[in-house]
Amino acid sequence: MRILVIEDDKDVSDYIAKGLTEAGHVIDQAFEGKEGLFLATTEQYDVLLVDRMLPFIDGLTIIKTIRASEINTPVLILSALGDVDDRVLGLKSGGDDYLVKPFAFVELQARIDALSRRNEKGLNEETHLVAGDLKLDLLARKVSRDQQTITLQSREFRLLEYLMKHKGQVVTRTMLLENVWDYRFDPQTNVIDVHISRLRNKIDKNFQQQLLKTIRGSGYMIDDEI
Amino acid sequence: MRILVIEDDKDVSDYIAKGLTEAGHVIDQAFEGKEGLFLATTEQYDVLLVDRMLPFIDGLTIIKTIRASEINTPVLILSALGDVDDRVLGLKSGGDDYLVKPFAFVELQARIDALSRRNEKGLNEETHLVAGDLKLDLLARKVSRDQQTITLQSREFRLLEYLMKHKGQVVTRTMLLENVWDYRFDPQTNVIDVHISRLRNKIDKNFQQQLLKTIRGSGYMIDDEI
DNA sequence: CCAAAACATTAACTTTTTGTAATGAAGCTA
DNA sequence: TAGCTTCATTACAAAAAGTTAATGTTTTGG
Repeated sequence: MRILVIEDDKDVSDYIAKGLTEAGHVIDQAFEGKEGLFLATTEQYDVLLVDRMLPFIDGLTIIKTIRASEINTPVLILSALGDVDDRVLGLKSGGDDYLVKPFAFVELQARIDALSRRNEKGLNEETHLVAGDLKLDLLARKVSRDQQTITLQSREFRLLEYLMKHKGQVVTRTMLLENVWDYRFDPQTNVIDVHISRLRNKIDKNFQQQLLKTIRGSGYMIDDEI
Repeated sequence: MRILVIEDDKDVSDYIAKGLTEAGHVIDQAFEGKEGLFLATTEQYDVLLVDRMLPFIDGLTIIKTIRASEINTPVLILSALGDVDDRVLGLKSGGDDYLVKPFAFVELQARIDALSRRNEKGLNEETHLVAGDLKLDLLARKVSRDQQTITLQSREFRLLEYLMKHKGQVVTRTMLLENVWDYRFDPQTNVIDVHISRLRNKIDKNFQQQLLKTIRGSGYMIDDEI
């Protein structure tokens, strides 16, 4: 994880940097506000640790500024000012958490983990579906398997999306008719069979592992377990 | 904002509920673990407030359980146990923040805001585009204006998506040809004009404010500023 | 105020996508 | 293993979407 520490007290900063580096993170240090703001806006970090009182630009101003530039990296404020009002002000300025100095290193680490945990989820989980080496990007509407791009028609995409969202579960024909075709009745045709066949041609043909399985008598299933 | 308070001390719970209701939130209360877990998993909340010590199921177990069911609602732990180790344990169990009782109400409110702020971004920002009352859901591929659903063809959708991503900026014909049509040359036709026309019919006709503007001599622009 | 340029609209045409139906293969059961 | 059922594939037809071209409208500068 990439972390930026903006803290003017070199001892404190080094202490934090040392501990976090040992925990496997990559640390950048800024010892005054201007440099911190520059790094925060030009580089890409997973978490920012910001001291409140800094030379030139103070911590809260940095936070407000980066938030105004639509950078939503989680910020953990470090401060000797531990009053309720100070904490509230810090959070209101756009900070995500507030830790009062002196602090225990384990708590710092736990809070960093909590912040980054939150950030990582959300994004990928919502927009990407994966089964084996088959990947589906819901935002870009792109499908790939083992690096290769696959182009699907929109109905094929919806079909695969539904199957992937129910990975490991049997999906019945009725479920497909309702959710992919918006039919509330049985059209008495083999639309599904045809589209499954076309989908197989695109995603499973030419590959070792067959991800789209037929569950005879029930329906179909996307399954990446063996 | 919908908030669930899981807290066995009725006085504390009511105090929180009262304050948050006054702040404009909708509050559900659970006075013991089982009920809390049930509500947290069956209902949809923006933030969960969880007391650590609860009858039947303790707070940390609730958090672990809902996290295991892939519910990523931010959790703020409330607890009388304020040691570093307690706080670290709370955060490691899947909590997002930890507030020690007794606390100041303003701080509770600030922390709730910080948590929900984080959650709303990330998700919405990536998947929703908005201009005035026109909304575009990139994940569901749905468009609506002023409650009404609008159905767009895929090229129309891509066109609008591109325009919305550049809201407030002029988008030239060349940009559109490159990014919506994947043409690297000028097709010498009026494809764009035709699609702009169709798009206007769907998103601007029947509405007061015209969002899709012509910038004569340059291109087009989606703009919601008057 | 007229004409040229830029943009808008409409209708016909082409291509792509989706759905149907017929036929063939594979499982299951008696 | 015969016969039934379920699923797979193919070729074709229908529908939808996208594109072109022709015509109409607005804007702007002389």
